Amino acid sequence: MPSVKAKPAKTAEPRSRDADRSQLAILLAARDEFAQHGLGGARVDRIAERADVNKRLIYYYFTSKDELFLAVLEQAYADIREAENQLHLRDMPPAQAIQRLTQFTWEYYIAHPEFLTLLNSENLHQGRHLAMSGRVRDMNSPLIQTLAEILERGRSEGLFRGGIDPIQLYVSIAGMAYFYLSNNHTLSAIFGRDLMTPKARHERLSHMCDVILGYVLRN
Amino acid sequence: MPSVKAKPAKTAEPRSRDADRSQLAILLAARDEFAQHGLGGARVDRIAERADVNKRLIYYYFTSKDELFLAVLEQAYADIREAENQLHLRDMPPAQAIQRLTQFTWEYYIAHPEFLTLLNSENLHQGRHLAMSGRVRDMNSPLIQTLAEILERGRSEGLFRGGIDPIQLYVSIAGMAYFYLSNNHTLSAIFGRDLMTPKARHERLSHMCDVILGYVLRN
Amino acid sequence: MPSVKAKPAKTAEPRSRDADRSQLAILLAARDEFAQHGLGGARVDRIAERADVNKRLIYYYFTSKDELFLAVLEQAYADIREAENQLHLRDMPPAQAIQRLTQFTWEYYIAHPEFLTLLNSENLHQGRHLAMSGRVRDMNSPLIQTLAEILERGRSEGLFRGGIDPIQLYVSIAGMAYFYLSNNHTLSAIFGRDLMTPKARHERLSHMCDVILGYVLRN
Amino acid sequence: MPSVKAKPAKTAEPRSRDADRSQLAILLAARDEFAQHGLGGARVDRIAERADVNKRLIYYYFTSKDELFLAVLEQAYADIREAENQLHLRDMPPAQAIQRLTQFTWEYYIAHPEFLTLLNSENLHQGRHLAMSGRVRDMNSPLIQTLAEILERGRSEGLFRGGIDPIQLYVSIAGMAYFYLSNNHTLSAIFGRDLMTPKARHERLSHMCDVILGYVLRN
DNA sequence: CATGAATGAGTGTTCATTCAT
DNA sequence: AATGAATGAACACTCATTCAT
Repeated sequence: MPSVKAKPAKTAEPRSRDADRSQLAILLAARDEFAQHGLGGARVDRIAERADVNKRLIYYYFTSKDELFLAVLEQAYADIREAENQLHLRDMPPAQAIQRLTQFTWEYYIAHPEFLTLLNSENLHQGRHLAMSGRVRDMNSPLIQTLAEILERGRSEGLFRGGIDPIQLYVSIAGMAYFYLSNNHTLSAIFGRDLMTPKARHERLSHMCDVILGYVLRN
Repeated sequence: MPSVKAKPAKTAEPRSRDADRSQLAILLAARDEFAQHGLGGARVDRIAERADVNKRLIYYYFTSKDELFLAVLEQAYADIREAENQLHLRDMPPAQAIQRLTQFTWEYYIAHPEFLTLLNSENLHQGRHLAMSGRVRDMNSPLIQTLAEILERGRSEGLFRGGIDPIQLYVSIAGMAYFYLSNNHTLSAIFGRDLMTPKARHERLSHMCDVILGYVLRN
Repeated sequence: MPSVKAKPAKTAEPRSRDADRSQLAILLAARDEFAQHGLGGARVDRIAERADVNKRLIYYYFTSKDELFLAVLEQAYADIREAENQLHLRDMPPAQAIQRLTQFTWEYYIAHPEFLTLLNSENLHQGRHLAMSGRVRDMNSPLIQTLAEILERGRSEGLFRGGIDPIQLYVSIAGMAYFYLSNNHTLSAIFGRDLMTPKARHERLSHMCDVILGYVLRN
Repeated sequence: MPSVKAKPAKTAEPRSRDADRSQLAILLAARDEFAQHGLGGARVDRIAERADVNKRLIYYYFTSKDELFLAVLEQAYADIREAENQLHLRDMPPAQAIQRLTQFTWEYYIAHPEFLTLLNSENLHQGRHLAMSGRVRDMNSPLIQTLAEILERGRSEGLFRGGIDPIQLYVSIAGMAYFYLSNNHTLSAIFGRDLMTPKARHERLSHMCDVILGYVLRN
């Protein structure tokens, strides 16, 4: 069975002469650093340390901190899209599909907290990195198309109410999850209650499903 | 021998009005700067410029950048609480109160975009400023109490479903507004559609009310 | 007897709380550093060291390396103009005035080798600093005007030939001195002869006077 | 089976013509880069780009930036010497030879502005590259010898004044041209007059000839 | 109450150069 | 003969903060 990698599988590779590996290490380290400190608070030095590469190499491959941030952002979008594609919502009954999407969104955000802070950073900077991205169009989530189809199916089956904008619905699902998780610290402080206990998390998901289905379902 | 200082030597004043004026100017300037650039990206120099005061004065009154940030944060919470108190939701029929709250949240966030970014910054820093605040407890929104009463009233009148957690509901309302507005730039880029036109804003509020009332109302 | 300085003559001044002194120290240190290494080769760190001030202070007063260079350049021009003004060429007989100017130019360049390298740097950068200077116009050497008058006087007295452009003449005098001194190293290497011995210097000045007077004088 | 390589497989060639080509490309690119930015401001990366070769190749052939600069410098001297040799001043009447030399110097500097900046750079660095050159001696311009002969011929014919040092004369001719051209930017700024118009250039050459011949010729 | 002067520790970025093939 | 990957030392410039009055 042949290796998938294009690179010849040399025995005993020199530890650090691997362009792909270096690039990936930088990307992952940068993702974590940007997620933890935001774009402004992230330190290129720290990224180099995390990735265990020479700082200069970051510039060799990514030109600047901003371009590195963009690369991280694009990767983050590529990742969530990939995960969405694995859901196969089209193969489910409409109500189940909506519930599955809600659950997925919730769980993906929990598993990938960096996604939330990366988006926050990009929005703080008014989306100027994404605006310069050649790959933004590819990010146009096909999920919206899928969601539209599910809503239409639900409606024609008499289950769902009509006139639901899939984008509005998607933003609502995401928003309910996002706000709770992204603002967890301030909310916990103000309400004086830990929002991240397993129980609290379970209740949140449950609530979200109730709200979304309560809205979508006829009656 | 009279004082050389230009400032009028008022006889009995609670220790200079200039002090208050400078302090307020700094606070407002800081709010804008932090909102625009985040905590990490904000520059003390720029705040001094915006407030038209000597940079040293900022330290004189607020000790450090972090304490200034906290002061801004506390002010932001005080402001929204003040606004919430003006709503008099208790005086309305339950369904109307819920709708009014939804609308208020939406409109307040639009009128005070700085509130969103300030919260984002604080959460990026894991709520550590709020944690040091002596006034957090005061921020425990009485709105939750009010909301609980409204929900109970609606339930006892047979209008609302039972078992609704007011905190969950509040977070959902806020989240649907917050996410749309705070992530406006990335969402607009990805969906290729301007989410901030008057029409789009109107539709969003309408959708939010539908979702929330669809959930709250029995049937 | 009152102090000329505007600043009150405090006894026991704190060693380093003197804005003027710091600024001047920076300017002098920068002049030497730029002269020695050129604009590109000059190091801000080294300037700070030479001036014995904190590096940050350089930016505090001069904003950037380029603006500092401009300040140095402007000072250099101000200095030579000041020296030219002391010559009182107008009070001399024409031939003597020309000779005096030649000698002055020669000696000023020798005493101020930094002037030559500063000009070389500025010209390497195509005069872009001077182009941004608000004070360029003030640098329009009144010497040219004086020279024109001297030439006219000499001509009307029947001593000088007519039709001499004072700018051309000035550039020739300066050029003969400048090239010899500025390119001293390459010339010495190529001709295999030290051009900077007292004797060689004396001969050069003598030659220059011969050439210039040989040209200017009728016959 | 023929070689795939585009390069013709010459049988007996002194080890590849590509090598020479790359070396020359580097040399020319370096000359332009050094001329434009000076030694300190020149970038090895940019030279590689200009020459369209891998940066590493520059080190392969020239060892270091400084040695490359020296190579460029030596080439520049070789070039001007070659051009001087084409003048055949010896075959002309003395006065014409002097005039021809003046004109040649002027025109060569205009056609080769890089020569001026290269020399400036080398002198800024106190001639330390040339000092290390094994070929400096070859640069000892035979022109000086020629010039001496011309001056002697002119003197013995009763045309020229005696006692003229050919080196002094050469430096004066070169200096009058060099200063005008090399310092063109600062001079233009200060005199507020474009020194590089065709008319201005013509006048300069004319003036130079007047000065030099006015000096050299008896009377 | 207010401020101009000053600073140590960093900040993203650059540069000539070397490594390994 | 040629090259993509990698690096240490710098570099211009910045920042929150303190000094001294």
